[in-house]
Amino acid sequence: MPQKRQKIQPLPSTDSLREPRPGTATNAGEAVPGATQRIVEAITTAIVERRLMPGTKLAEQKIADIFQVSRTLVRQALNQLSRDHLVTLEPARGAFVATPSIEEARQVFQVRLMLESAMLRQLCTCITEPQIASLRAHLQQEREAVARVDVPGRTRLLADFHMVLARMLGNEVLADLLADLLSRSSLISLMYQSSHSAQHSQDDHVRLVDALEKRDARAAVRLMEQHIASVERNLRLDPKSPDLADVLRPLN
Amino acid sequence: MPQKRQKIQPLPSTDSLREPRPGTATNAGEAVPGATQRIVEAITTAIVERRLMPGTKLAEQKIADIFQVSRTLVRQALNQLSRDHLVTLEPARGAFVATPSIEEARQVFQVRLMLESAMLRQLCTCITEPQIASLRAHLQQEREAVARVDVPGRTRLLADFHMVLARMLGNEVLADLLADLLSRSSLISLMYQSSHSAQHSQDDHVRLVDALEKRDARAAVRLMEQHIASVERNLRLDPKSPDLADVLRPLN
DNA sequence: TGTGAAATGACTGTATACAGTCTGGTGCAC
DNA sequence: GTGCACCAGACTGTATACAGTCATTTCACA
Repeated sequence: MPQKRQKIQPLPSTDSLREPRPGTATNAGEAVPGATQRIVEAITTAIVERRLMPGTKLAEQKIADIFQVSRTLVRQALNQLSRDHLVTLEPARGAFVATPSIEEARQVFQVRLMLESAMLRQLCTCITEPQIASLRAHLQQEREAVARVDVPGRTRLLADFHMVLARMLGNEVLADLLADLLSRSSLISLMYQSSHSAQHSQDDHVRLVDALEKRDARAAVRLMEQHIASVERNLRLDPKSPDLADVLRPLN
Repeated sequence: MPQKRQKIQPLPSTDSLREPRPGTATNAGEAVPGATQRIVEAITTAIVERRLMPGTKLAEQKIADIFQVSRTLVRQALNQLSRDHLVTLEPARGAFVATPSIEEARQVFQVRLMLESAMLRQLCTCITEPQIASLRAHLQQEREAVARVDVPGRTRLLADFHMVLARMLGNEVLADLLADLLSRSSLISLMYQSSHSAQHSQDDHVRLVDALEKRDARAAVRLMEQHIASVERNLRLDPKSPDLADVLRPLN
């Protein structure tokens, strides 16, 4: 095995990228993800957990050194990430963590509202008791994460709530689309320093499940509208961060 | 310029891929698309215009020879196309034109219905007179294409109608999502030999614009539901083609 | 003659090499 | 002292080389 294990020096800005378990041999528990997919997931979680700030440059060779692979696989990963709208590729300049504009943010939330409203209307007609029970279980997990101030955990769980709803329709296409929109929403929230409290979101989710249990489509849709509108409204309150981020971008 | 112009022999199954204008030097009219994007567009149109049938193998080297580039760019293009769900990548086997299942088709149409219904409701509240006029102009183009039995043209125009609606909301995110769903719909329609007549679709579009002009959201949504349901219904009538395509796949 | 296993050919997966482009710095001219 | 041009370094874009895998064919043996 001729893997030359060259030392990994502390990188200035992208050192938050690191293999989850570089020691355990070929994590046998899961299906082998392939090197490219591993890089995609590492960068995705790094962005969503705000260890990589918007505008950060993602140099191919540095990432290749970190993951001990060639630039080829890194390029594939960055291409995938650009399709997910998490990084932007500037020709002959490189890859950067995406800095979604306020306009783009507005559009993402508008589409989410369209999709999730329709989703709820449909769910009200076909949701089963066991499904509601599993939603309640998810709400309990959210509550615990909020209580113990587990920021990455609660962020993931609050987004997963929407994914759980989507998957209940058994529509994989819908789930994929929503997953894309949700990761973009995460990036937007962290970029604009959302003042929307996790507790508030959690309360919204509880009320939403209540409406679903009563099969009250009108109420459910109205709650979702208020939920998303509230998240969106709390973004615009501080339009200083985006400019600040833009100004800081060339520094990295 | 050491470009060795090796002869392009008639390929057995992928000869429908050919550069649009290999003679004209660097089409100066448009912005340079980049080699990868050119390949993506060529394959996309070849699939949508049903010159490449579902299940066809897309060998990297053959495509590279056709476009006079290296496999690197072809691989990038195939990766993009797989993200568009137009080709499927089987590990260590190669790329094939996608063969969407009936279940996937059902899901695509369901999501389209969700998105386009919400779209219409919104449009009824904000559409302007000039926009309705441009819709009428588009309908006229459709009518002419149907009349002259211009199959590729009418297919494109009938799909573009939905894109025109999406773009009228000024929401680029929505437009991108719908573009993906529409190209998948095209693939589905040709794969299952849709018996849905172009004339029927065209009539539906006319009625839809009428409802939009009257700002009648209920009618518009109902028409869209009927339109998509009718397209979907006509697919299931002949569930023999998919099996046939599956059987033929190993032959190519 | 039919079945199975090994070999061969073609193709994909990954790494590396080379060319082109952008960025940052230095020095000269004004 | 300021501004512009030129140069060096680093990085991205593309091509090519090599290794690994899959499919097919052929040959041996029952």
